[in-house]
Amino acid sequence: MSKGPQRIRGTQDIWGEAADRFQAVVTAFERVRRLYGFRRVEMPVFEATEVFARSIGETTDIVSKEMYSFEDRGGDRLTLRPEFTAGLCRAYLSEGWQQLAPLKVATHGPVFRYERPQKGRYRQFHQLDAEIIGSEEPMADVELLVLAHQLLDELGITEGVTLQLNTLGDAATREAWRAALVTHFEGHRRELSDESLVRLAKNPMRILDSKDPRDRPAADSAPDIDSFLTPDARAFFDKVTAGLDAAGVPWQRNSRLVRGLDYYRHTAFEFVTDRLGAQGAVIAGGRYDGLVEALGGPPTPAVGWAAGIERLAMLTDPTNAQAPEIVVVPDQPDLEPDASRALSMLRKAGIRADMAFKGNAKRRVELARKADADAVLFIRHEGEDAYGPYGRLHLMHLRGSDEARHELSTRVLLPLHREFGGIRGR
RNA sequence: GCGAUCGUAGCUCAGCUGGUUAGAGCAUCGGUUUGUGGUACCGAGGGUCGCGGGUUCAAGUCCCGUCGAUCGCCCCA
Repeated sequence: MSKGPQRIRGTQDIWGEAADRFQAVVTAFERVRRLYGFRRVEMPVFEATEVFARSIGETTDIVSKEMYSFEDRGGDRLTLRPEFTAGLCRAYLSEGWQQLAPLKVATHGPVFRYERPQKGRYRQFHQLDAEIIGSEEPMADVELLVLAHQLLDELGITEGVTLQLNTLGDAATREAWRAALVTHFEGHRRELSDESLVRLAKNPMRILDSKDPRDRPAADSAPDIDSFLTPDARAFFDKVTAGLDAAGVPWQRNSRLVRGLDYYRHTAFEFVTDRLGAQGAVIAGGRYDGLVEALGGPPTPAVGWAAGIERLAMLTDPTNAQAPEIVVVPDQPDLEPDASRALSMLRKAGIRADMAFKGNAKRRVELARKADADAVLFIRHEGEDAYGPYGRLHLMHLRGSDEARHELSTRVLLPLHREFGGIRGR
């Protein structure tokens, strides 16, 4: 073990292929959000603690234990963003974005949560985020879900990922359902786990998605929200599902899918996989009509989702590493400047080319093979051998079909032949 | 906050029931050999066996603590 500074718990140094996958996720997201007309926004990494505390609820464990909060030199209480939504709502209010409603925005970047790391869960991780603020229409929910589905499709990971959908109803629905759940679980007190007894007092809906097998009978027999839905809430959910069907997005009703916080209304959804250990959700979101109000703004309907970039990246196939097409090797040390010149010309011509910083020709060829290059371009002095005189370039192909080799030779020769003459390869 | 498992060279790991100077592969560096050339050969550097106690004639190996990692629980914005 080397001493010296170590990586902070829950942070990651993303490198090489994993970094390529990460970037592929971001690139796909940027492409798709443009297709759907979501404006790009860049948000601060920290906000006044109040922004998150008020939106999430002052008393919850989240605020008291799971945020990176600190006091700056001026004595202000600040918090590293644990999500994008609250900050976006703050900007919606403080920057006059209300005039832009309905506002479709997308962003991505690091977020911070002070939690125990486990598979697919870090203290600094990265999210994609898409929100529609200021629309109460179910079509807004549909648009976000279709966007999410197209993103997964473009990443090639719709296989094994299912959209689970539920409704939490409007305020009246939610109230009635919650009361019915409390009554139900009170009647099954002695079957519940200790943890669920705590949930019963603090957050009874959470018993529904408990993983503890002891809770399942009571949770599975609990009343569904459906019989409590007001006509409006029912109509809203029907429009969402009809919109998904029309767009060809497959979904599954999960009547046990709930949200921890009170500001959620109507639509709740998660795109879920079983390939990421205990952390199954890759995209999660819903309608949060109560949030802007909690921040002190006017009642404002809004819906959105966030996705973990690392988790999505873990599901994608390895991207082909961009191995160099050409590795340039000077045959003799005095040819180094010529090799540098050729290298630069190849790169300007758009060819992925590389060259070792040092080493003899043999060593460099070994490195070229390890780098999985398509071909090695030797730079040498003019000379003559048993086959006759030869020029300054020699291209040695390491892979590829005859056609591919020929095509590469042509592309390499084009930018070089004026200065270096022709290629004689074998 | 809780639990399980793990912690030996830069990386991946061997080290049997505790027994002499702690090993391999890869990587790094040096050299040999070879026809413009792949995986060949020789050699070198690099480890207070996470850290701290304890048991023992003797601990990488057993016990306790501590720190860290992984996975899970809680929580999940």
